Amino acid sequence: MKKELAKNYDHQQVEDRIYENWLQAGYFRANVDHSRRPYTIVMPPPNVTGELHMGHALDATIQDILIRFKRMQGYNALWLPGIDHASISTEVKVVDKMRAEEGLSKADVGREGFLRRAWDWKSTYGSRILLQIRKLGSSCDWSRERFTMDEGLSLAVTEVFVRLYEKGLIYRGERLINWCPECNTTISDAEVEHIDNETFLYYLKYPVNGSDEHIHFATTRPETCFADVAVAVNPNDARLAHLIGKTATIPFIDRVIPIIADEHVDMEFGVGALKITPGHAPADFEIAQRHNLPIVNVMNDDGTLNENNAAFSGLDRFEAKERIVESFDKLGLFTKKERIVNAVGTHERCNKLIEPLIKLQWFVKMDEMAKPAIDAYTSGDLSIFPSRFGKIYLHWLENIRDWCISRQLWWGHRIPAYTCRSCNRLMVTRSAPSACDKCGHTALEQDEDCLDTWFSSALWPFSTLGWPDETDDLKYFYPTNTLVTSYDILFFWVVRMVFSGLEQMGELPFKHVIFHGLVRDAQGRKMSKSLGNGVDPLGIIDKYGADVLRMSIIIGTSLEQDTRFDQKKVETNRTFLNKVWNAARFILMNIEDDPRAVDSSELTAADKWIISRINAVTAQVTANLERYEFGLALKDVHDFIWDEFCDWYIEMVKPRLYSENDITRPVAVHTLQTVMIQATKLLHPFMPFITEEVFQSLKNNAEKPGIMASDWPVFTAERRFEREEREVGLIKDAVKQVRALRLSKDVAPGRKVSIFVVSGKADVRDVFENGRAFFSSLAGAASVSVRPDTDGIGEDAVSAVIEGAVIYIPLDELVDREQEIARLRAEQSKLQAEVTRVEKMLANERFVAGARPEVVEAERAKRAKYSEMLAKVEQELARF
RNA sequence: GGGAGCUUAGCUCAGCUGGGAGAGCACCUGCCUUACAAGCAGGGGGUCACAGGUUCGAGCCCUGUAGCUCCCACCA
Repeated sequence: MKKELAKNYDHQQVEDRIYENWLQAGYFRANVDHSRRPYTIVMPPPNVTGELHMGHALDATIQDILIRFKRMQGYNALWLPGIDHASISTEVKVVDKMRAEEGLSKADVGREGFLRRAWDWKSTYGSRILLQIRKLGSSCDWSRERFTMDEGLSLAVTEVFVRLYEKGLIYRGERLINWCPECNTTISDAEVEHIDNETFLYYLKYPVNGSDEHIHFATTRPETCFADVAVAVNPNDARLAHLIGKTATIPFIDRVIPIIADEHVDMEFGVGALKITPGHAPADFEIAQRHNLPIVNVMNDDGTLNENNAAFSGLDRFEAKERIVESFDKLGLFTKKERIVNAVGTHERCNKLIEPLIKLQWFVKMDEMAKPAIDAYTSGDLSIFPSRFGKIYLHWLENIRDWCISRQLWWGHRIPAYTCRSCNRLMVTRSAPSACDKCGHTALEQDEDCLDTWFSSALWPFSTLGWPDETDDLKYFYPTNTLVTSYDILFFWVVRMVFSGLEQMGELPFKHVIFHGLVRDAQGRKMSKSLGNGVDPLGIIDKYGADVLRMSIIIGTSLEQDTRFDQKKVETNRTFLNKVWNAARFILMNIEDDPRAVDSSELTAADKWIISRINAVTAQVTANLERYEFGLALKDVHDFIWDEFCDWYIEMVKPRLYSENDITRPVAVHTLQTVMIQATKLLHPFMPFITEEVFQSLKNNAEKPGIMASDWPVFTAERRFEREEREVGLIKDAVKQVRALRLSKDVAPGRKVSIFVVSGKADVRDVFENGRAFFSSLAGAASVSVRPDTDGIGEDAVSAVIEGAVIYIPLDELVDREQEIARLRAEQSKLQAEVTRVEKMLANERFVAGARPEVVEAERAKRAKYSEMLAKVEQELARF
């Protein structure tokens, strides 16, 4: 029974069915098997609150390409999926929902009530995005799905916290932290986004004690004046040197503060004096430490001024700014204000201004842990693609500061620290202690705070494999091979996984890091909710299929650049699916019910040519995948299938297929089938669904039951046929020349012409004799005469020169002498230019001596070829 | 303030270790040729941002300039 395919490929009735089959067959599962080498990728866990967007689609597609490629190469490939609890994002969403639906706040429901609602949220939305990722065709091992707040992973978090605390790498201390008054929590430096802010620079002054003078200074933050503990000037500043050592008084609160000297002060800026506000500015904090100055806090957590602000207490920070300046002005202590643009810190999540505040928080000490992470990269153990991100990685680590990990949130891993109510002893333990280990008191209080989400994500490559238990999975699959992610979480995640893996496992979490760019809209803008320019991957999948989506974000792109996503590209790319589909359909139509066995000795030149080509393309695709050049690899397969296989090979074999008696028909069908299957395998990592469907219809019994179980094709020297590549290349040249001639002469496409191939070379004549059938068909010839001379070819023939031969087409009335001469002249000058160029190069001794031998040889071959062709063209010219 | 990337056809972008400028889209011409009109055949179109340099030879390497984009940053 002959199989048949529908005329058009319909992804709708293919993709879900195939995915289900794969799941059933267990192709995605990876289990410890010491007879095979593992290849592991852990999926960057999407947020539990997330919806699939183009960034995820690109991320997952690249990972799936790698996993499928490696799986076919015989690796025991594990792609481990999971979800991140996304502490702050989720908490905010749950809070919003609670307020909207129940009219309740966190305070109303309390910690437990809140967490119950958050877990409900998680169970509702938790796996939604992973279900969406399945629609892409992602071949993850779903039996291993993990969540960062799973019991096991939480255990890992506590274990790491305790270990680091015991080693002194986690500490609690009062430091200046970034406070988000909007989200009511501290955030890490990495979460602060600096943006340019247009504001005013205010010129204020404090009276200097024991003199009539004032000390002027410029500030953008008058609202923190009552937190000032000094005014600093540059020690080299002659204008102000006489004030150093004196004191000034802050009005309204009458605090006496010293005027100090510090190199940090920029003499050029403002009036060359800087108010020192260690409680509210990082730079000032450091200066204050250098000079042993006290710290004053004037702000509440909600951004209002606290009781240290005399009459201004209780005002919001923005209102206070204006009011304080007005009051200074009334005292004659305000001179002017001018417009200025300066960088301010905002919270990257809510975009609100962050407030530097002094708070008692938990920190990870970074200097010691950064070193091994730096070494891992500089020693070459860790490779980063594209390489320029390596420099960014290094720079960040070399300038890293301690990581503030405590958050004033409830959704997350609670800090395993307990304080004795009686003696205030602080204990950090794996499980809640029943009594104080110092005074024995049993009234203990656990720290209220949660850990930064990234603290648990940092452990992802090993916590998901069972750590802290020494599981077989962990021993076998760790370290993972490749991490694929977007460059915008280099600092948040990648760096932290590296130092965490090195610290806890003593081994890098992965060997290669691949950063891909952002997916932008057709105009190159970042896709964002506020712009409303996001493209929904699910919509694209629904309309065009996952294969087309995958293709559209991979082809013609490289890791180096952000990529633009244009719907028009999708429309174009779907035609490729149709091409693949129809090629398969064509082959199926020609497969005999009961084909006879064919022998490789039956292969014609055309067959050997296409076999040689797929062989070469196999090597190319493999090499490009291995260097993470996904766009090039896909282009390789795409071009092979469309240009070489469909446009040339299929057309070449048609005469053999259509003639029942052609003894080379079976070998043509066999070649069509095997080459197409091989191309399908090469295409599979990129476009898994259609390739499986095509494979299923084309495969014979020698093939594995599914393409996913198939072996990745390999290049072999035996299937390289250089001579046939040359020969078929020659015929292709002739065909192109004839087609161009026909069109330029307005020969009706249906009209068959007589073609003469004239060559004095017996081997060239042999090539055309052997390829006569397909040459004739491709060129639209009524007859092809291959001969050593021009005898019998009339004056009325147009001609074209190819390497080693001249093609003549007698066209009677269509031949225009003038036109022919013009055409040949153009050809002549083109060839002449080439010959001149090559001869000049070869005449240059330094080129012949200096260039690589194969390059020189290639130029010599060109000289011979073009000279010969030039002579022929001139000979043709002489005819007219 | 420091650093990175980009600038190639009208548009979007490839171009591997330096060796005769490419693709897709768009445009023009001709074709409903029995796998595919979501197709086939043919064609036009580029001082590879600019200026120097290295080299027998530069889109590719070096230096500088300009424009655009991004990252980092304790300029108050």
